[in-house]
Amino acid sequence: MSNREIAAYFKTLADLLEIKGDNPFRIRAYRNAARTIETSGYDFVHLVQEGEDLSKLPDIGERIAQKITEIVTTGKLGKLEKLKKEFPPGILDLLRIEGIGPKRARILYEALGIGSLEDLKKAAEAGKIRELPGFSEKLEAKILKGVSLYKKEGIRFLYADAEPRARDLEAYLRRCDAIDRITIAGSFRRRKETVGDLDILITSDDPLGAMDHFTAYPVIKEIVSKGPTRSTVILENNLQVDLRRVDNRSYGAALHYFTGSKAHNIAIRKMAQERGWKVNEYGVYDGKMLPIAGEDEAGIYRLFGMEYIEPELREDRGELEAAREGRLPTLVDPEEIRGDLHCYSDFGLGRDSCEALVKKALDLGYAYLAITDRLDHLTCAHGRKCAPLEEYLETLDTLQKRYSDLTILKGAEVPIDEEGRLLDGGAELERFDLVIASADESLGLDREEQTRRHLAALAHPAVKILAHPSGRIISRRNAFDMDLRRIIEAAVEHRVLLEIDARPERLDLNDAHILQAHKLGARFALGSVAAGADEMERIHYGLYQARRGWLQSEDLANTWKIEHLLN
DNA sequence: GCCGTTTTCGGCCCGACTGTTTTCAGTCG
Repeated sequence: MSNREIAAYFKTLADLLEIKGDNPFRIRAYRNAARTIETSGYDFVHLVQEGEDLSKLPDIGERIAQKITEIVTTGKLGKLEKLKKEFPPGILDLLRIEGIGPKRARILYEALGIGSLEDLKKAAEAGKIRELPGFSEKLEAKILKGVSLYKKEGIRFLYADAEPRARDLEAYLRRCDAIDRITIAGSFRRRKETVGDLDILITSDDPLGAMDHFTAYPVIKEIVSKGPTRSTVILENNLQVDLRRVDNRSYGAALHYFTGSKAHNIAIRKMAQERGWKVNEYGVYDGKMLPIAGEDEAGIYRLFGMEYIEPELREDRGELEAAREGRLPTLVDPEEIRGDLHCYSDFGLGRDSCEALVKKALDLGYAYLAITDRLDHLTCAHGRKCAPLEEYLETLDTLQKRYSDLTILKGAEVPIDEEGRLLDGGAELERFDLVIASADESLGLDREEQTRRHLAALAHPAVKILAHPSGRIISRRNAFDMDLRRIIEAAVEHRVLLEIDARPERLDLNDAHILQAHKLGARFALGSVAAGADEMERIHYGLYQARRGWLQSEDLANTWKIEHLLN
């Protein structure tokens, strides 16, 4: 069971209790706990099995700790089962409709017995909804529209997919005379692996002109709301964009506020509260509501006696304490990358020749490059007719002689079988400078088998990197069901680097796992896993996640000098 | 239901937009 699945119990519990009209603070407590479970990076199944005291974690107390244990050991939560019986199962879908929150969902259910989107559509079409208290003809029409636009759960965009849209819109806004400063804030600025919407901050002396320009952006599908301070639109690809306008004197506060994360902001506001101050998007105010900070972001942190916190760290995962104590990491910088440690040539899955990859590496200013075609593609494994292994190694040797400015590491990615053996196809692994073990198949193994398989592979003396360790593909495939903590510990013991696979749909390990693995003493290796020279540049997506995982250059093998790396 | 550098009780982040119940609740971020 994944952390996300455990967290879902608490989210559902919170939603249902909210419809029921339960104590809002208890509801918030469940949501806070869900966030901790999802973002802390601890493996909660592992914690429960080891009998760890969960209530030490933030926002998890005695009662929620018990509930987590119940979920992990029985797969059920009694309180939730009971609550579910009080409502039709489809009622939670109503909350996903724009304009319907818990209060209106409850009214719809109690007055008209509406318990699904189907019911909702029929009632709206029959004109029954406009009669209800708190509803109107206009809202009824909005709801009907909302049903047809029903968004499936949690549509989020891969960072890499949102990036070009964001840059295009930013360029469009820059062409407007009424707009002065522009920053794309939100999870985009924090470089989160997926972004739910874009939050764009501007300054302007002509707010209406600025908003008019914004809502005239050609690829807008719908204008959700429009005001002098905030406007919201939906683009044709369903990406939501919020534009916020503030005065220059509030820019820092607004930037901080709209960069988030929500949890980070709440933590800051609580700190303000303790001092009798108040924080909002316009500034920090003292007890007399006089502004004491807000023009620039760093000034806000300074006011609280903290170092500046990089956006990637703002998740309330300990960064505020670290900033107060002056022990924030110096995050690894793109300039520090000296090489790529995972890519494919046309000997295997790649499109480009080894030489094309070498030239690209030189273009990128690298000192080394590991070309790591899959060994089963280089040998006769899987009934392939050719065995280009010798040619592969010779090619790399020849290239090395021709390009002396770049150290070429002769690499191989070797699949792990169900028992944890390396499928080396009979090749001698000593002939390679770098062996990457990867578990791509056998997703169906149970937790113990999957864990054992990985532990066996990590114990193999030739293995230096464990590829995409969790195995997840964002919004397509869950992580392996395995005890990741034990695997991390084994990697530390055997001095195996944990990969950060930079493919935008992988980003594996993810930020939370990186953070936890780092605490356990792990070291990491970035790989673009490029199948062509053009894809080598995407290594920066992996670097962003490394930064979100608090990594410094010493933690990331790609920043090491070649002598250190080889050692 | 969580939490505590006064507190084990009594708090719990803050504001914009919408629609209209013409003074604010509901929703949303």
